[in-house]
Amino acid sequence: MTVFEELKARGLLAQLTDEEEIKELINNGKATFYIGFDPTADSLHVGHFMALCLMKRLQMAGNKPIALIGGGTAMIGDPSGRSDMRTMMTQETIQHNCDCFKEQMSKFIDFSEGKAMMVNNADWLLDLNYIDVLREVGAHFSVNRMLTAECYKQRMEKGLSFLEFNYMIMQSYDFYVLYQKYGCNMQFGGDDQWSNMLGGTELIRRKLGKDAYAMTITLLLNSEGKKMGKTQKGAVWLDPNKTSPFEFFQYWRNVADADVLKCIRMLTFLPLEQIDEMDHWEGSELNKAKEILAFELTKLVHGEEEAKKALEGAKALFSSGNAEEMPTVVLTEESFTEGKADILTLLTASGLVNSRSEGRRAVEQGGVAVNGEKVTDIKAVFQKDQLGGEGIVLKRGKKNFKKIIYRS
RNA sequence: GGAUGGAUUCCCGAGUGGCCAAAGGGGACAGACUGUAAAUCUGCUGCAAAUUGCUUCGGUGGUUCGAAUCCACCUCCAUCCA
Repeated sequence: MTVFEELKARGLLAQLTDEEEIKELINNGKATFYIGFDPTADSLHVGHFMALCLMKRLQMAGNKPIALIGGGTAMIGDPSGRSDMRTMMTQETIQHNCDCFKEQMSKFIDFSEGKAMMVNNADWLLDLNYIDVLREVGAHFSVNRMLTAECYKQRMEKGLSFLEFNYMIMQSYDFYVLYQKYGCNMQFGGDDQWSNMLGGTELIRRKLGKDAYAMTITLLLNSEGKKMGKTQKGAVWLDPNKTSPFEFFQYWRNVADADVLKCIRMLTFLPLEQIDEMDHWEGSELNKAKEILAFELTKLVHGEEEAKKALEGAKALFSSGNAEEMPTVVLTEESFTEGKADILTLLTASGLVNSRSEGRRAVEQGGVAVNGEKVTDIKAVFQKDQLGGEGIVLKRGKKNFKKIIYRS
């Protein structure tokens, strides 16, 4: 099976400028392609992960990837698909984020000599001269056409600043620069990037009379049409300090039935035959598929050892309510008054609730348990020595567990 | 620069002097049912020493016994005109 067929079978391909030509190039390892990552946070997330996997797949087929970090474009902020302007980031923050991105990416992609490259568009965007850009690049863009682009649709109602309007032009310019510098003839990206990417192919055609290609990967949406990899608390990060391997595992363990197979297909490297097999699974059997999904992904992102720990931990926790591997909170003297701490203090100190009021509600609604026993009294008190040794397992709701230990 | 409309809690959105911690919906959270899923039903959704107290309706000042609500100035946003 060729790379192209595989990508297609996994449902990764969304839009392509020229299917035949792209197929030809990537199947024969003749593509030098780039994917841009704007450093808008200090860690990569699931969306980036898909792009990195695509890079990896194509690299394995002999193509040469360029990972572009958007140190320059992050100064502008991509308005695509957003209803509000992004908060502007300081140069220091962007630089910090760039460094974090670099480090994380190196874990997934082999950047050794000749295999792949990493560049930062700050290197050429920051020193541009305004008038030159307007004459050289701006002259090739039609405002009328840009305004009809899908990515600005949402912003036509709420307003679009001139700053953000220029994002497409900067991204197009990136492609143009990479084409000339490194012979980069393709750009890949998320489907929300389509208009921005077309800007680049067009600029190259107009300026150089050459063909370049663009291809987008399907955005990972759940059955409700929302982007996956987002929780109430924010994104699911790849950085273990921001999203622990256990939390990461649990996120995928809990996806909806309707989404499991799609996720396995798009995100894991499991052979397609094996996935097709699972496609017939129904009902509670799908639970097994979720476990596979969660394990495979945790393995890819955090390594096999962490994945095993998360799997074992989750199994133990959900069957017996106890486990070795569990997020643990160590309490200090401050949490106690006269050697005692009440249930609300334990809940807030463990981070299971955000305020004592919230904790009170949780207890009143029967959502709190200690060592498997429901706590119904908001005044329940625990002695220091109850929390020594193994400590206690505090549970809020069905899926939130913390081990609480006191150490003097 | 001018005219008009607007800013309310996580989001949408009602409220135009006391009955307002603020209707309704969405989301989130918790309970029941389940399979760590979905759907459904119920509860809940500012903070706290909790039948009470405190802080909140873009910002600052003012009027008033009392302001999300009235007045002044300011900031930001949208639409139309230039």
